[in-house]
Order: sequence, then C-alpha cells, then structure tokens
Amino acid sequence: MEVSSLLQHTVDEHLRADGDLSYVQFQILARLSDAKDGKLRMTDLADGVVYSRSGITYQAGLLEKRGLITRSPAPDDERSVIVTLTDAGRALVAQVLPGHVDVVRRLLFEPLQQRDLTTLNDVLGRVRDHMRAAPPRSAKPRARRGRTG
Amino acid sequence: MEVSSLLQHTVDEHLRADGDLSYVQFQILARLSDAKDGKLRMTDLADGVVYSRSGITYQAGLLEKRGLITRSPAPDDERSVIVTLTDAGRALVAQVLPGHVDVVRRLLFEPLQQRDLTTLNDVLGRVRDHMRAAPPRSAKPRARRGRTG
DNA sequence: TCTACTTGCTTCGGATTCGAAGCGTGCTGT
DNA sequence: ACAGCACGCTTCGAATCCGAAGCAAGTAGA
Repeated sequence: MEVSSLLQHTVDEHLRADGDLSYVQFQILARLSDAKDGKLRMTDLADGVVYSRSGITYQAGLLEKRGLITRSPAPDDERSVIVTLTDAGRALVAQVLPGHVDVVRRLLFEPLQQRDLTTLNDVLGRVRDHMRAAPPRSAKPRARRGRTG
Repeated sequence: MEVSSLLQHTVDEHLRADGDLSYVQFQILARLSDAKDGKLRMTDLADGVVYSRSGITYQAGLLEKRGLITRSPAPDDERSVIVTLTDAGRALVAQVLPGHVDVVRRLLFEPLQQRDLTTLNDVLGRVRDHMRAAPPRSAKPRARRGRTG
C-alpha cells in the first residue's frame, strides 16, 4: 500500500509538469487515442476509468474547455454523447506519453525480471476473472456519508 | 488498473456499511491499534498512509469528533500531537476487521496460490527497495493546478 | 398510443483531498 | 542570548470526486 501510492504520486507529478494533466485526464485521452477514430461514448470512458458518470462529465468538461476533446450527440442514439479527440488532444498525448512510459519503466518495470512480469500478468488475470465471476455489486444504502451530527 | 479499483471500491463499501468508516479512516485506526499503547504522532500517521499533513489533520478531526481517538500534546516535544485510540475506537476496529479481512480474502487472496503470494511479496519488495534507493522527490513548481481561466 | 421501465448524461450538494502559507516550537552556530 | 533554519501541525482556498436526483431519449408490453 506504499509502492502503489508512490508510483501514483510520481506519475501524477510528471503528467502535471509535462502536460498539465491529471492522471485521470491522461487516462481519458489515452483511451480515446487508442479508440477507432478517437471516438468513444461517455459511458465507455466511465467504465474504462472506473469513474462515476458524474466524474466523467466533470473531466470531459475540463478537457473540452482546453480544446483537447469535443462532445457531440451520437447520430444513432440521441441520448449518447460522443467524445472525440481533437488534434490538439492527440498532440498532447504524443508529447506526454514517452515521459510517462519512461517514469513507469524506471519505477516499476526496471526492478522486475521478465519472469516476474509473466507471473504478475498471470496472477492479476486470475484475480480479474475471479472478480468478474462474482461481482460484488450490492451498494446497500446503509450508513450514508454524512453523519447526522 | 481495474482489479485494484474494484477491490478498493468493494472494501470502501464494506467499511462504510459496517462501521461508517472510509478506507483511510480505517487505515488510521488500524495503524493505531497496531501501535504500542495505541498512540502515534500525527506525522507518523501521515507517513504511514501517504497522506499530506493537512489530510491527516482533517481526518483526525473527524475521528476525534466521533470519539474514536483523542489528540493531546506530546510531553517531550511541545510541537507534536499524540493521537490515542480510545476504547470506542478499538471496539470499532474489532467490529469491522473480521469482515474486512474476509472481503479482501474473498476478492484477492482466494484466487491465488501460496506460490503466487510468495512471488508477489518478493516482487513488491524489490520494487519498494528500488523506489527507496532513488526517491523521485522533486516537486517542480511548474504548471500549477488551476489554469488561469 | 399510453404507461412503465431502462439507459445516458448532467446538475447539485457535500465530502475528501492537496499544496501553500501561517504559527509555534526546537535546534544550531555564533 | 540571538538569528536562522528545521520541524510539526493547522488553516485556507481550490480541485476533484462521488451519489442522489433530475431530465431526455429509447424500449417493451398492453
């Protein structure tokens, strides 16, 4: 619980310094950059980044303000919003990505052997399958956030 | 980046439902419960939980309001604040801990073999050492948080 | 068509977080 | 003793996040 937070913090810092992006914003842009045509629905972004829907709305607002993405209604489903990576957005990803990869490599991958990576991948895959098999989605409305004090 | 967040989310939910605690608050209480006499300085808590100092102050305020901890000046250093776990705090940890352990076991440890755990421990230890050896603490004051919009 | 339910997104309110700045306290060198 | 710096904590302002509630669009059944 300390390795992950130091890595997280370092990555955050690099992204902030090198492109004024939060990690979440970077994830969004990266996902778009991977997607066909650089287009995704809001929901797909949210599912990918584990965010709440409202969180994606918030971040998309920020990214749109900066001209890194655009939002437009989907032609086939009037409810959906299609998020599109702009040229500026693509350029920013290209600018930040190498340094990001480098940071992660230096902090996480460098001390590992190929054997470790294989094992890690294996293990994480098993955990993922296990979670998918029995998703603990219950969200009982007990004991809300604010105490009534 | 999905395994960890689902685990995190599930753990959060359990702690909230079972003791109205955030994960961070649980970490603080657990750390105190491990400490000798149930006493720690604010700084030691912050270092353990990776928090900023101000974050610990905030959470300690909440926990103190609920009577789970107390804060008192350190006898040997007038600057320090000693956080002490109250009986109520200790009781709450005892109430929440079994379920917490159970959640983590079911989600994370169950699908793993003993061999995996050994490897994971090994690998994480190596990463940790690597990070400690070359701590990337720089915090350049470039590109602050708020854009001047 | 009308109703009820589902889906996709946004708005709103509140909680949590961080960093910078501030304030005492402790330490060191002169 | 005094100046200067380091340390420990809190306060403050702003950013980021989530869940509940709301709204619009789609879907299924009578």
